[in-house]
Amino acid sequence: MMVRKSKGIGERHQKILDFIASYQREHKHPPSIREIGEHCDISSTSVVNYYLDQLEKEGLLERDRKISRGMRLVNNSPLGDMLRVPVMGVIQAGEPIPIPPSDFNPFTAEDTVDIATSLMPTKEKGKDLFALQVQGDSMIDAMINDGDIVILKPAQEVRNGEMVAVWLDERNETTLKYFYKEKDGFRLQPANPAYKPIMIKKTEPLQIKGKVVMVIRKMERMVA
Amino acid sequence: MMVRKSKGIGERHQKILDFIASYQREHKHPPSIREIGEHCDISSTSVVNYYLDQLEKEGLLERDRKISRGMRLVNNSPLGDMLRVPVMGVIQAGEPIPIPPSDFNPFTAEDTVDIATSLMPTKEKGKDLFALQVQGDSMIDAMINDGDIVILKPAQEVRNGEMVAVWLDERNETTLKYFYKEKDGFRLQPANPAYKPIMIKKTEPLQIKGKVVMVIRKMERMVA
DNA sequence: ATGATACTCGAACGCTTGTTCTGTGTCAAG
DNA sequence: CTTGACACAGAACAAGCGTTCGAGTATCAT
Repeated sequence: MMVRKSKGIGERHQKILDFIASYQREHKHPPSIREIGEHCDISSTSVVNYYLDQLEKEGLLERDRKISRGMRLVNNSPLGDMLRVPVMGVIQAGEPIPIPPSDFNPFTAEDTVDIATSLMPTKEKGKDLFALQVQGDSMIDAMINDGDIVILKPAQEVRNGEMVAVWLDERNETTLKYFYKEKDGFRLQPANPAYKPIMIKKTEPLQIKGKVVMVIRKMERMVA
Repeated sequence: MMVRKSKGIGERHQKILDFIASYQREHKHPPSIREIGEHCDISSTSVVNYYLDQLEKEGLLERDRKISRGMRLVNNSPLGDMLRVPVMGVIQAGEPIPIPPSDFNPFTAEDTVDIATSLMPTKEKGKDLFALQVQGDSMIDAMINDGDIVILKPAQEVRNGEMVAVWLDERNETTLKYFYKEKDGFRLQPANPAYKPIMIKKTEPLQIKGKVVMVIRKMERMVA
């Protein structure tokens, strides 16, 4: 007989994990203990429970005891753990950024992007995130291309070095720049060193619309 | 009493849909009929079942009868429809690209990224996608920064204008360039017009490792 | 040999949960 | 007013499902 002697994960553990993932993907809900047993050639529910307990101790699984099908994979992100971020519109030099209404429901929005929470940087899992599609090449000095999707977080506090979407009154446009606080105001630094920074005096109004937490670029289209 | 007279979706239907989505996001499994009733102020399980039936007829919900918590939203993409792409390593000038072994299991990989299928460009839903983390600034002329994650598709055929990962024998390095077929060979065009293209003669060997279908940049880190 | 450990089975128990049936009040059409 | 569709409530039933317990087998160290 095959023996494991409690050293880590065995073949049967893996088979169960794979089945749970597969079942969850197909049915959108976890399997029952008995279903796991059937598909993994385990005749007794207690044995499945036995393995499930071990997987839970290994930290690979979470269980809601007493709840039917109350299990979930916790490995990395068990599929299904993603944020629906509304695409509020386009960001373009000379145009203001549209602001999401308070009653906005991302689930009924026509334009949304789904972002896996595992990809979100510093646990920006707040629901107030929003996305903008970049239009034009005006942000090319910030390594952001035409058509890119930027995920933004409404700015409450901005730290030095973060990329922010700002409304520049003097230029009458919205752009993405790196933000730095200086002694006599603020410095908005393009990512490309070849471009000069924009200095904002303390007296001038500075509207920070949000800070960029992620950039997504799809490469399907042609390039001239 | 509030009456609806069977015209589409009512307030209570919406409340139930929202609760299911919310519950699913939090618990990773659907709620029970009784749980729906409690959180939607419905005292009878039969009434919940009554609404669930209607939602199913509207095509907004699917149900596995007789199965506990056997329901799923079918709206757009009810959370959970994403691809797990293995991160094979880093791409770096002077280093070869690691190739995924055939028995590679993305579910047990230590390093993966989850991409919503709704974000994938031209239905590149093949499971042979892989990801690389860019190291260094060598690809900065392709608008790809240090730390970016590029999603690649193994190249079988490459069309003009697509960005590909190529191994340059003469330079002994791997880079990302736009690909063009010319009369006497191939032209590898940097995204930045300030840089000159690299011409490859037909006689020279050209190893295309894959073409880029997506770029993801997290913005958590500081910038000098 | 002997005990400990790992693993497996089967069955019974009891809570969870979906289903169904009866009944009530409202409202519009006939 | 009667009728019927509609929106509910409550209770009871049956199946689904997690849990627990007793017992059996194989491997290994002592």
